[in-house]
Amino acid sequence: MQERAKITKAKILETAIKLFSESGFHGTRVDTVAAAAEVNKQRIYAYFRNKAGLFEAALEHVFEEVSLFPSKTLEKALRKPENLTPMLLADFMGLHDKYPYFWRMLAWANLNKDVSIDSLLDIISNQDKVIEEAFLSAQKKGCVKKDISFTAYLFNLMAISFFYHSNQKTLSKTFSSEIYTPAGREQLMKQLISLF
Amino acid sequence: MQERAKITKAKILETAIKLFSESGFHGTRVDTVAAAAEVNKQRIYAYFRNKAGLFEAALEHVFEEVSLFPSKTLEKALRKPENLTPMLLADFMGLHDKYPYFWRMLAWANLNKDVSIDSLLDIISNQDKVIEEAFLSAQKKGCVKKDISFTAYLFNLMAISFFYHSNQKTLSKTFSSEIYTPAGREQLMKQLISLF
Amino acid sequence: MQERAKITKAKILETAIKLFSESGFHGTRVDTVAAAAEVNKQRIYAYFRNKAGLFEAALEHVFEEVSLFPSKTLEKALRKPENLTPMLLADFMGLHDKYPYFWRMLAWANLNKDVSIDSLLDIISNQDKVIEEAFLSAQKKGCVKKDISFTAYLFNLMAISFFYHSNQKTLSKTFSSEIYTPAGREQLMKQLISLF
Amino acid sequence: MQERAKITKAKILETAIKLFSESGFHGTRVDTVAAAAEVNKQRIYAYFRNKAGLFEAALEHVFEEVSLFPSKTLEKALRKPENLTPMLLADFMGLHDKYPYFWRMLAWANLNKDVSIDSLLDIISNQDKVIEEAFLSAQKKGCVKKDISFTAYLFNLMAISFFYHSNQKTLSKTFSSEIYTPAGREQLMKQLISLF
DNA sequence: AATGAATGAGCATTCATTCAT
DNA sequence: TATGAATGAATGCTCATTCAT
Repeated sequence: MQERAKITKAKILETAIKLFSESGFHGTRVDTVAAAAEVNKQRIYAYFRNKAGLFEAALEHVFEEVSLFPSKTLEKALRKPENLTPMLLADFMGLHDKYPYFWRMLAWANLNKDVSIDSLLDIISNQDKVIEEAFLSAQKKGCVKKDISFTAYLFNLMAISFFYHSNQKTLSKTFSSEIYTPAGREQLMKQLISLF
Repeated sequence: MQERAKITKAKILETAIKLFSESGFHGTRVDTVAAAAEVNKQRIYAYFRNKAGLFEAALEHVFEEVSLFPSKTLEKALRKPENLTPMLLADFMGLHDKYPYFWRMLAWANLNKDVSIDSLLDIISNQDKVIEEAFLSAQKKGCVKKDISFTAYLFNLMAISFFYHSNQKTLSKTFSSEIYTPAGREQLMKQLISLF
Repeated sequence: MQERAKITKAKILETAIKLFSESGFHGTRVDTVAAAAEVNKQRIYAYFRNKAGLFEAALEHVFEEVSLFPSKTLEKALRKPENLTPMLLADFMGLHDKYPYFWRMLAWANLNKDVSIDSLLDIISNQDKVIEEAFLSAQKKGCVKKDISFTAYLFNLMAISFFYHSNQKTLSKTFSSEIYTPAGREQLMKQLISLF
Repeated sequence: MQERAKITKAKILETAIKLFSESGFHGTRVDTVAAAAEVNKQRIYAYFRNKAGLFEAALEHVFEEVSLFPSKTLEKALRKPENLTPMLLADFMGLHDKYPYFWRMLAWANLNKDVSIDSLLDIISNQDKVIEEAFLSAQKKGCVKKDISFTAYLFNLMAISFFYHSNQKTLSKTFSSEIYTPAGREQLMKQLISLF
């Protein structure tokens, strides 16, 4: 593939991620992607076969980017194990703050029955092992409750950050709008951290 | 409104909930709803104004039904406060099990920027007060950690059950498929309950 | 037909004339007529058979009303024959001013190939004879040019008033907007009258 | 725009003029235009945005064509000023005979409140100045009545030819069918010419 | 006589995708 | 590689008309 083609492809992908994450598969038009990427529509079909292919590529790309999310957190946590939970939670929350494409694409993918996620299999799992080590070390040192497994631990942290972001619209109206103020959010997090 | 009309409207609404929750707003066709409900398409527009109106009505209906979700849990919890957390979590999890329309509609509504949720404002909030009483009582009796607020408590329980269900597709592949076996699920819940 | 029915029918007809003259046959909806007349749609079909029947009835009614347009003009003209032309032209212009339904329905009917106007045959023609008498009398007295027939005379007066009203939108933009000011209009009419 | 596209666009426009002038805006279907032009429906939207845009383009095109209507009349009239009126009237009448789209589109545009005619502003007006010169010259030479302005003069000629054509359907039935025979028409015109 | 409910064909418009250059 | 032109199957929505009470 030529250099020019790579640039075109990258532009398409970037735009697709933005638009798909905003409006989902059915809410996004191929024409819109082409126009927003300032690319001829036909290029999309040349590089990604069809709309579904483009979505899949966008999904994969987002997962890959998240995998690379720099968690220096862990290094620090190994030195200060008592800070593992707050650091990890802050990390997850921050990921969703800075990279909202992720949870949105995740949510769309989970909802859409036509979307296959087979290609995502290996992307995430690797990273978890590093976190697990840190967790076990911290637990051994008494910085995390003893009777909880790593799975449950991570599950809850992920649940908190995902739920917080993905349900903002309804939660802020039906549950409590306070938790979406900076102060309210901090307090909520503190209390949740104290559980572990 | 005549009896016949009521039946027609109800048929439409029921079908709309099913289809919208499955495929979302943009993934669902008005024709499909009409056909599945065995109703003339025009009736949808007569009763719900347009597709958006139908979606909103479906969303509202789902929220109302969930509001009515029978939680005898609470009565029992008042007598056995040490069981509040497991009972409540089981309740939430069970709600999502039995009534998957709810979290799906919730998720679609949160993702779709065009969907207005103003009509949901009052529906949910009432019920929370009853739960709060039970929570405070249990906390006083030492059955729940002291340094956690009701908001954080409820938030976490809701996050757990929502995340568990809404991310099944991706979680089971990238995280841990065990937690979706009956045994794995029970163990996960036990450990999470132990946090509070 | 009962009294109530007559009222209903009259309400429908009145509304139909208003709406058809505004928007034409294809631009007017049966539902709109029913709603504006505050009448059940089915009544329209009961009294006028269908949309085409309603239009025809509206057309006829308008023609009948115009036929009845009070032209005391003529009586006066018989006494002051030198005023026949200004009076007649003022009459025609005034008719269109006060009763715009007429020229609009006339225009729609002329444009629409589906509209039959057979029923209008006898409505208008009678009145012309009275005017003709006045014309001949005035011509004999030298108040109107000798070398013009009644047909041409009347044709021109009708053409002037119809064209003035029916092409206001385009004329005022492409030809001269002055002629639609009160002063401009008066001057135009004076000059045209002087032709005869 | 490619050659192919130009042809397609021209085919659409031509067909649109024919159909819109026949049946008006609301009486013409986009599908019908596409079918009659033997063109894919989508092309209409690609080139004219929507139905209203197509109508506007058709209107504009008709006005432009009429603007170009060859009036060698004027050259002749400058040499034989006594013939200005008959030549001009014959010109106008002939225009409507040969190009009936014009008065029909004009009539539809005037009736339909939704149709914008802003784009017509400059098209027509230029030509009038040439006619005005000829008129003034003829008037100076005593070939046209002295006490009539150019505006009134032109207005009346236009009114005659427009009214004659646009109300044929009703006039021939309610007024006088004779004037639509060749002989009757000629006589009518002669008499009207004699007015000026 | 009057009305709310229902219908099916139709309507303007858009979509994902392919063709031709 | 890149692009404008073209397509046919939808897609949300409306219409004139009829049914049932």
